[in-house]
Amino acid sequence: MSSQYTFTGQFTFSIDSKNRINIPAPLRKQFSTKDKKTFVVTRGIDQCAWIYPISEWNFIQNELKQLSSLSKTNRIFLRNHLRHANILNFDSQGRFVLPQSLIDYSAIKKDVTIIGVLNKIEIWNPNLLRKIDQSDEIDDQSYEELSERVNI
Amino acid sequence: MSSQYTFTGQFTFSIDSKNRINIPAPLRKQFSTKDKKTFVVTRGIDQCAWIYPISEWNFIQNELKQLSSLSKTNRIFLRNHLRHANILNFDSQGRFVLPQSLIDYSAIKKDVTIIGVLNKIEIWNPNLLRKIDQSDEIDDQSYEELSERVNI
DNA sequence: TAAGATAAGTGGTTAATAGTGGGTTAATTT
DNA sequence: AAATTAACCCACTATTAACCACTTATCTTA
Repeated sequence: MSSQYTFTGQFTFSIDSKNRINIPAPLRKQFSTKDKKTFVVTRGIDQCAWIYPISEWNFIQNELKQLSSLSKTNRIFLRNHLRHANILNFDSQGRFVLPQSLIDYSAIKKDVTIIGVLNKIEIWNPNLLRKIDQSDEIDDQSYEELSERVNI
Repeated sequence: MSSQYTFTGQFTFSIDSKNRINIPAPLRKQFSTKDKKTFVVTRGIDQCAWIYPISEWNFIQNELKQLSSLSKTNRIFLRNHLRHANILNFDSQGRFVLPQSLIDYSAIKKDVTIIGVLNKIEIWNPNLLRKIDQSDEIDDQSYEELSERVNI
């Protein structure tokens, strides 16, 4: 079953002295009544933070629950993906405080770029995103492979 | 049936002169009314201590009962996993005393890192966890295998 | 198009909670 | 009975989360 969320767009906001970040209204409005104000922030695979609405996260979690901790690979994988996951709520203004560990990981200073990527939201240091933008080209071969799976 | 528990996140606390450790509030809040304040601490497979809410532990115990003691592997496995299991309660402040044998096994000194891993909580010596973090890389082959089972 | 109204983004203050330390009594153990 | 351990209580401090307030932007409607 695919996600109900379709986050898109890019926004540049600032993080305040109390490490609070505002979720852009167009993204915030998508949060379903079920998910209300609850979501999970965690490490992205790239150098950014990922935000999943709680129902999206629960879906991922159910898959992780199938993995037995008797396997070493599973243990490492589970540990490293779960320990950076923080369950949070945003306040009455629509903000949340980004945990210090994720600020460090994402090298966030004063400004943040917030982008919607379908079922998740990414929080970036604007400079890092710009750098990635230039270096992370997709080669022709990879585009060919993608073309067999996605029709746009 | 899968677990009701979804422990996540990482916290750094200290162990006091009476060997008491505080369970972080976000994790403690998840304990169901059924489990109240009762849980099991035991040896982790890695060099840490594992905490299971009592209902989780009972579930695991039922699985262990399926293993025949005619198999040598089973005998060793059962013995090592059961003899270090302590049934404990946390006090009115939400703390518990970590048994000396587990302090030794986990090489815990002053500080502890507590992490949520779905149905269990892990207690680590912060330095050991950091070391594991760097050395326990998951190789590409294992990632490929995981990707067929988990979609994140 | 101008003015009012509504919503969005930002900043700070206060009140509640969480983490830590220690002491006292009750329960076990030897 | 003494000693050790476990449960309970009280207290201090720092952090966090809830609350209030202001400014800027966007939308609506005359």
